[in-house]
Amino acid sequence: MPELPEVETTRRGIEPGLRGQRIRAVHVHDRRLRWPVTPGLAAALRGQRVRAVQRRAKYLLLRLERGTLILHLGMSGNLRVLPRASPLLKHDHLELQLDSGLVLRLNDPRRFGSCLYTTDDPARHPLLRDLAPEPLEPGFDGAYLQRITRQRRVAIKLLLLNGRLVTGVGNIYASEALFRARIRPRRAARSLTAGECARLTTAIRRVLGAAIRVGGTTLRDYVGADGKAGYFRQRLYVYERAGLPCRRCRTPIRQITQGQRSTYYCPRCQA
DNA sequence: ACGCCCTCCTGTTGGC
DNA sequence: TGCCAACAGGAGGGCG
Repeated sequence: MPELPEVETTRRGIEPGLRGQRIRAVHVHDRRLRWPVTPGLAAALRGQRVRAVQRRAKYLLLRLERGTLILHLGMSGNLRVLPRASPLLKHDHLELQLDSGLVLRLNDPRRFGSCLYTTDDPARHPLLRDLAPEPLEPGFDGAYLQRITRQRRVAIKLLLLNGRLVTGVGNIYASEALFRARIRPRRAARSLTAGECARLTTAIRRVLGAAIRVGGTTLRDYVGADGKAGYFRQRLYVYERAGLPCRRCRTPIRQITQGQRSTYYCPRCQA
């Protein structure tokens, strides 16, 4: 579900309720996430204050006094800050109870999400250590994309989903960025010109930024920390628009499969 | 190293 | 209405 804009929206939504708060208790209702939640988690977190809520790629980092809680929402996860008395929903797998009387709840039907605790530098954690640069930070530009694509025969759309090369972009924004950059998703990565690399990095930055500004994209079940849907969906040019007229040229949008996942593009706008 | 395929899991949708 | 297959915002891991 959540790509960078949805994770960032979640971060902004939970931060006010978390920062500075002390964790009074941790309740784990179901340990079976992507990696089993360790039995010692509750004891490790109890009593610690939340110093900051950060994001790295699609991971959320709760910086505590003595360590970091690393959260990932997988395909179907969301985090909400609620009054403690709010009824527990199906698939609410864990919650942090705060001194304020509010709780942070993780709901994740598919359980592809994760919740890990480390007392080391989280940037050196095995799951974070090899991630590509942040796409909204200065290092992510045409020169970077050109450098990582030179020897790669993989389709550019699939390369955008490889978190060691590009982070934050998932299945929706990969198609959307390629449309905005006017590049066919099946093009071999190494065939992109310098100009196309520049266009594509710009398109990625713009589409992610625009999505963040409106709270992300809600297709089915994504909600931000306040329970509200994101409304970038109405600004999508191609994703889930197979057969519908291109919003730019009216040519029907095509849907293809790459790496067992759907890709959408306009056969006329994207050369 | 790279590229491809499979997997984890539940819920929804569409065809028959 | 029921049944069943296909598919869904991710990404680690294993294979050749």
